[in-house]
Amino acid sequence: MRFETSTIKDIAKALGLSTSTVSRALRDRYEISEETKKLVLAYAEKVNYRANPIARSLKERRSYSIGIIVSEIANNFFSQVINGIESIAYDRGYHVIISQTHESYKQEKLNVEHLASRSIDGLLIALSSETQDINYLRELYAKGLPIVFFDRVPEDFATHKVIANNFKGAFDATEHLILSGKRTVAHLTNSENLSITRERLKGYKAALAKYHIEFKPELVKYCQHCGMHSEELEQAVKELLPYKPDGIFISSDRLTTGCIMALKKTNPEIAHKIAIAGFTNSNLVELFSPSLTSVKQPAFEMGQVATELLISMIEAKRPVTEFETKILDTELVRMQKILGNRFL
Amino acid sequence: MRFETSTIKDIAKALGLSTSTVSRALRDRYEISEETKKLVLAYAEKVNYRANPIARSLKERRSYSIGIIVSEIANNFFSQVINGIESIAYDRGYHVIISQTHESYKQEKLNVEHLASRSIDGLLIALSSETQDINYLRELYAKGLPIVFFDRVPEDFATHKVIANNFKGAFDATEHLILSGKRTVAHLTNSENLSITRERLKGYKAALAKYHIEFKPELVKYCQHCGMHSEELEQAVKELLPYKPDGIFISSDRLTTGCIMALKKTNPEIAHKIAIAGFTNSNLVELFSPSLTSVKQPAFEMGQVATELLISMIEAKRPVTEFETKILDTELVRMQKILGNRFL
DNA sequence: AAAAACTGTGCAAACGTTCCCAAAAACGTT
DNA sequence: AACGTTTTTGGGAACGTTTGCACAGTTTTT
Repeated sequence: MRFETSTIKDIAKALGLSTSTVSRALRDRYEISEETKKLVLAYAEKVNYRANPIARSLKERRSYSIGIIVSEIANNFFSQVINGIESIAYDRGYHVIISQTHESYKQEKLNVEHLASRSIDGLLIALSSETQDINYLRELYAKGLPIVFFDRVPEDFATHKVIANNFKGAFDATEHLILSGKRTVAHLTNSENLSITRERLKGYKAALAKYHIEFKPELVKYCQHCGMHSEELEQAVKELLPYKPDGIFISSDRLTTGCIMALKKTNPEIAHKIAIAGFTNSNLVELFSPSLTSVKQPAFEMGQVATELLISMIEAKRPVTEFETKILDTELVRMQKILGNRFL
Repeated sequence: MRFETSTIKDIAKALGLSTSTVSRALRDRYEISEETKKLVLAYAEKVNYRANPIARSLKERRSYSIGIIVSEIANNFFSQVINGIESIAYDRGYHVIISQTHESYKQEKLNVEHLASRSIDGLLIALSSETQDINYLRELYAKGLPIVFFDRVPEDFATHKVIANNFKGAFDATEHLILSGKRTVAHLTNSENLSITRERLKGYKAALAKYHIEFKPELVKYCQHCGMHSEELEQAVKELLPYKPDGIFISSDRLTTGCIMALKKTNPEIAHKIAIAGFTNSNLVELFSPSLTSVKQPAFEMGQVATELLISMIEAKRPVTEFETKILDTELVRMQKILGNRFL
């Protein structure tokens, strides 16, 4: 059961021209008479000709497709990034292939290699929380695959990167908690492997320092699985409670929602007494109970910027050697501004 | 800047064989001596040979890719369906290309045609709420493109379909509201174009009938944009309130969350007095305030089943003429079971 | 009026596969 | 040793494009 369309050959035959002439007319390049061009275009329109992208790809040795690696599409931050990526990619004639790691290094490597073997023209990637060894990416990069990192980026990889201002976002959230009177502000965060974890920790520390609050390591809990394993998260929350935090700054989308759930499940009586400020791009945050202050990342824009950088690398005539790290500002959405808190 | 790999030709040259022999050894088909095969495989392994999928696609006239059309990936129901699709597709050697309609017919048509021109081997689609004319799909189908519908399906299109038991889900949710003492149960739903809207309305009516409650058309409100336009949704909620509903059965994920938001925004004083039961696959439902009873669809499984059906069509030797409509059961997750309601 | 330059077109190769067909090699039978 | 049969291999076309090169026809230059 196959699906047939007309080809350049069919058009050439029907019009008594050569395939090269037809190709030229269609691509609108090289010298060709206005007349023939019109003739060809009219006929192509009539038979609803669609160039076969596979043949084109084979000839041009590129696929006009971009690979995307994220941990989870069922995560608002990443789905917004993907929307940003698509908005640029489709305009520029690329389509995207999305792969999920579910925070597994093994899965990430498998997916990247699968995409590379599918001859993608470039890769946009946010590393999984497990990832420590990125040599497989270096190899692909060395072979000529353009790569742009976003959100979770490695430190020592010379290519374009796009991140949020994690330091400032963390600082703002922590400061907000302090300014609303909290003195024991804990920090719940992701795997130490991740760049975002380190940067956000710095922001947290800086805010404490500004208000002369001592930094206590025992108030910082890491979740290796980024909230994918609820037991791990519950354990972390449980370990935090004996220190009686009155505020928690949480470092990621999934941890933020997961932590509120864990609190409600294990310690409902204190859940609404602890103020929470966390990174999250969930658009449902207004419905949450207990409510929280959220740090929103410019996810859509991050996707756009990363895609523009990637396409510039793909289409560069000569190897790119100057790389940028773009840092986008986060936005603090304060609890007070969120509707519905009167219910608490 | 291009990215090079070894080809069958390189292997043939290096080993002093012909490309046909190498191809045969690699594909493990046709007669070939054990010895040569081993030799070729060992060498291929050594140089890390990866068949060029584009060349293969051109030759075999298929791309090993499946197109997916959904309204929004930032919707838990759809992202779970996509996970189900991927779980099967990757196992069977296909990759997937995801497109979003954002509930626009124009966008849907554009995306489908773009995918078709990218030579996908088959299409999995949940129609947009605006879609009324599916002739463009009929044309593609007639040309030989296998199509399987899921969730939002057309009535008069002879192909495989996979849906949830919308009637029963709606019945259960409405019955639940009635059994918890509600007597004025309104119904907030999607565009009338959608199959799911009609089926869920029937379930709602059946539950009312069972308990001898009169059906009142004014208690049913349709949202053409499925909650994508918050003004429309707010307007619908506003129009419902004068009838003093004590319960609302809501027909979709986005409407459910949107309605709670609208209630909290416009009528906070009554928001928590109205019981809500709605279709939603959000995993954050436990955090919501006011809380709600939810009808969960087996989204992951729906994706799996749809993909299996699609691949069976793609790989069928002869045109398929017997079609199935698979109906999967929903699950009612009652408010009482949800943690955290003690906060209300 | 011849030479030079330009314009429009066609031929054919190439991209990396798969697979039909034929040729060659290996083996068995008389 | 000659033949037939089977197994293994190679040649080459095809998938649908793009594009360098050559060539014919036209226009411009000298």
